Amino acid sequence: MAQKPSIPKGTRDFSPNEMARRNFIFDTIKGVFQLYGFQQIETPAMENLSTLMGKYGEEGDKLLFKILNSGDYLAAIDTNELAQSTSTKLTAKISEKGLRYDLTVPFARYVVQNQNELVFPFRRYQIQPVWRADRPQKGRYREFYQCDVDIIGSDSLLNEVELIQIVDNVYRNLGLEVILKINNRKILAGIASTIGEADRIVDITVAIDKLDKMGLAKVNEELIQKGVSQKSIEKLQPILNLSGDNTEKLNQIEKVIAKSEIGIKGIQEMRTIFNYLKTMNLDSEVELDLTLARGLNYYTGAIFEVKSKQMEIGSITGGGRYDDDLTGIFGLPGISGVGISFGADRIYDVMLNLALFPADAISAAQVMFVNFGPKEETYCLPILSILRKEGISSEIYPDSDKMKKQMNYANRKGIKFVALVGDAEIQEQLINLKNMETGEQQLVTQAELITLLKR
RNA sequence: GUGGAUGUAGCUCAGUUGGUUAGAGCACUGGUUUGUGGUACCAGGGGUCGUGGGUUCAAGCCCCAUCUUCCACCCCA
Repeated sequence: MAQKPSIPKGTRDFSPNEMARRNFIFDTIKGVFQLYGFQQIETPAMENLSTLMGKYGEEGDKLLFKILNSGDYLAAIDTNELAQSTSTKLTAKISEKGLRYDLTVPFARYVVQNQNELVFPFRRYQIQPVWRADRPQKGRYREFYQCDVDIIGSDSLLNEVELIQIVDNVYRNLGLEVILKINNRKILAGIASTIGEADRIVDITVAIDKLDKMGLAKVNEELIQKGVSQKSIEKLQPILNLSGDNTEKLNQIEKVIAKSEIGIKGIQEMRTIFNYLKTMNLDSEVELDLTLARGLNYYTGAIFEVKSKQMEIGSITGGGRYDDDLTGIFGLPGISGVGISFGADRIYDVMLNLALFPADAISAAQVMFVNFGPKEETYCLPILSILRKEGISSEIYPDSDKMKKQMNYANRKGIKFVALVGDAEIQEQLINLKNMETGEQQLVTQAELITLLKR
């Protein structure tokens, strides 16, 4: 019995046309990464759960796809245990591998494992799918690609600046208008300690992150719910109401958090970054956004987020500075890194929505030879070889079907030219070349065919 | 994980207060046209109505469960 085929929730197939467009994005991003001297690595789709767990916060652990152990994964568990165990306890026993959730944590693991072979500061990029057991919705998939660039083994803020330039460069090449928001975890820590809630930094930042989405009143409401005191919330208000350009905002916040050593350090970092940026001619707007928080636990310094100015879809790129926490967990402390991740699937959605893909981002052959029969086939095949040697993508229809069917095939695939070589053409040593867009036909020699198709 | 919508042909969707053999457009196959596609006309194939129960003389339509997709929340690329 034939069952209706389907694919898992939140996953997608990509058709030839979609792949051509996706590759346009990947190639653009890859080109920029290489231009800035980054080298590519790949890591396995699955990691040990011990590598993954606890790196993304409580929420992240829930969103990890876990892989059942091979063989009889229940053999070692007795029935009593099974009956009493919670599912969390049980998964630890029956699953020791999981699909990667992002590329940064596997990268940190890779760096620690290969520390003696790598040349630091290590600049790597990585373009691979990641998986999250999230509930899919607009712009959110369970399998999606991240394009990561990281520099690890250097504290220099020049690295942050490089990443900002990369963002600017990528989006310029893609033709997208974006706004790059930047903030600093140290400033957020400074704010939290200034208002007397140093240990609630996560709750506070998650709440104020929603400022532009829900408004001030709702943010305050959430803070109260999380148990932040009324007094602290009052102290927070001026911070949420900051205005002006980046320099003005920094000056204002500096006064508020002057007593926090870590906060001041964050402000200095931001000033340094903005000073570097002044000398550069960026297309994208770079905005200091003190409400930007980002959920991932491991960020310690600058944090970035990029949003499309042309479409509402959440962030299309994000990242930040992580200090020794990340590699430290794997046994290599004292190494700082900074990186960002481009969300290829969301970029695709934006570009499709705005019809920004170049017309030639399709993958069909440039010319198709109609198949008139065995004799004509034999005559066409050497011509086909020559075209291919010249780098002209070409194909011959495999069966001598009706013309209508063959023409229809070329038309539907978006093949620009059809070559008709039958008895008459063979006699004259010519090729009848038809332009499928204009309908025009002309008889040409082999040499002419090549020059025509090469342009 | 929470809430809301959805599911009928390969695709997009009609389908009356529950009532015979469930329809359309597009796509597909063949023909008008044996060397000319994208436009036109004619004909044809294709559906156990997401799945499993239930109510009823009778269910695509009503009830319950389950799954899918979509939207919002949480969180995130």
